[in-house]
Amino acid sequence: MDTTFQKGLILLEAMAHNEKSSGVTELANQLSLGKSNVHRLLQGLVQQGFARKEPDTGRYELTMKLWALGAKVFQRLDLRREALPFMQLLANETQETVHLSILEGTEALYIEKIDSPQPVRAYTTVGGRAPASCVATGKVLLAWASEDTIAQAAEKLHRYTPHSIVSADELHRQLQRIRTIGYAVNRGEWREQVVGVAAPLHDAIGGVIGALGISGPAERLNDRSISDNIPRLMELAECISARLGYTKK
Amino acid sequence: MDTTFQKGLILLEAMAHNEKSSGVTELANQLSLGKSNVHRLLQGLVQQGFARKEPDTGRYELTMKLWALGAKVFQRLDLRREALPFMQLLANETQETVHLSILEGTEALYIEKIDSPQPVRAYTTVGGRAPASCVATGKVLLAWASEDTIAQAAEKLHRYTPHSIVSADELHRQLQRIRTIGYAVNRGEWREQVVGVAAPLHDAIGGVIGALGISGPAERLNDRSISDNIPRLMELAECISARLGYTKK
DNA sequence: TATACTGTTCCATTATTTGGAATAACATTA
DNA sequence: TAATGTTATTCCAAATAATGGAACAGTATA
Repeated sequence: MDTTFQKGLILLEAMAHNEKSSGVTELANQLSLGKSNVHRLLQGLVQQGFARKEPDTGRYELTMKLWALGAKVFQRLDLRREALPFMQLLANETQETVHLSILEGTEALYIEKIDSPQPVRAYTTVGGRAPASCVATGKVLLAWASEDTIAQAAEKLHRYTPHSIVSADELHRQLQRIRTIGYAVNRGEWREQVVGVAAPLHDAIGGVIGALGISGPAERLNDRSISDNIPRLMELAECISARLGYTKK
Repeated sequence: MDTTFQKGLILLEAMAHNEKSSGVTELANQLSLGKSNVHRLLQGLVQQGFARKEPDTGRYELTMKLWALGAKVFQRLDLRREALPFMQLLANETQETVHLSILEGTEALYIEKIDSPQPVRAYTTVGGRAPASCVATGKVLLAWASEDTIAQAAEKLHRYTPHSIVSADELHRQLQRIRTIGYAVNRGEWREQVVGVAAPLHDAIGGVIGALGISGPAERLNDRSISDNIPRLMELAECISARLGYTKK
């Protein structure tokens, strides 16, 4: 069913992930497709302005069209615009890296961040993803997600580090607790030395549409330091929710 | 030749441009395609994670995947990172909107901007485009582009406003002058009431890879005000070029 | 209840993709 | 300069997948 289109999309994705420009045979091997097949797909991308052929090397690279379209989609989110000033505040006060995430499938998608000024920083990039069950913002998003989504996440648990949640029971227990206390903590469950805390962001209808979090190296963000930061984190998260039209019940 | 793929890409683009979610028939009419055709393409987008079906309305909307992939492509550009602090400076000093553009085809693509704090502002969005021959940053980019690109732009001249360049001769004459004086001016050639000035940004090899510009309403940015701002604009543009490894010959 | 929209499925016809092999265009090396 | 190992690109008959009209289903509207 429309296999050509799907192959093309997979090609597009592969090119976006490859660091530099891509050769035809290179892509063909990478995706286990025929050379002529890849070549024809590339012609399509070029004709539609998504890729261009480097005149010197004969290799292909993506243009900024993909980015421009992505930016269009992105613009529809007021979330980022409203959150940014408060993220700045939080960053200044905590001196740690601040993240803004939304849920996509069972992954937390980082849609904005402000890097810590300190030398040892987090590792994420805007546009990057992490399994929702393994990071603080992700757990918050999951805690208020549909039963269905939670079930999906529970099926994909994996021991990324010794601290990762690997049992569905444990996941459900933690999510329940997060709903009660209103925030989530991650202690090295995704990257061993990275710790984070996050709080939910509500929209006008009350649903959780995003999560605000801070994260940093385990040495700096110990239990004490986490506790110290939680009140302010939650306060600012509530400010953002308020700007999005949320009125606490 | 791979028509399915091309239709799919066109569909993707249409969905990105539509402000909100899109219905099947709506898209079918918009693109003059059959309903079943569009429906099947949408299935492909959904399967690859580029779109999702709204459970309540049955309509389709793009996910953030497009944006995430775009962000990947975008990250490869150091230009934006290096330019940003200088753009901030320029914005503070001039109190006008500051743009950073690159050339894509014969269009200027805005990859960053800082809005003027003044009530009457420019109209552009990051990710947006304008015909290169009609805006200041675009003219700069065109002035140092290949003969080929200039020729392409010369073929697409169009009277967007009474001040737009419409003759190839006039375009060549202006580009020649821009190469001489080192900056470009646009007086209402794209949007009637909007005026701009721009200067080139060079990379380590010396090629022009971007343009830095300021723009604002014609009433504020009169001839006098433009002249006043040019020295500082060029100075900061040179600072950025320097950070990119450019050493003035 | 009837009407007019949606999105979705079906399927024989038709047009397209496919992939291996030949070719062309380069670099790199002898 | 010639030979060699790379690329990207073109070709074409066989195989397959896309097409689009019509029927269906679900939902809001009059």
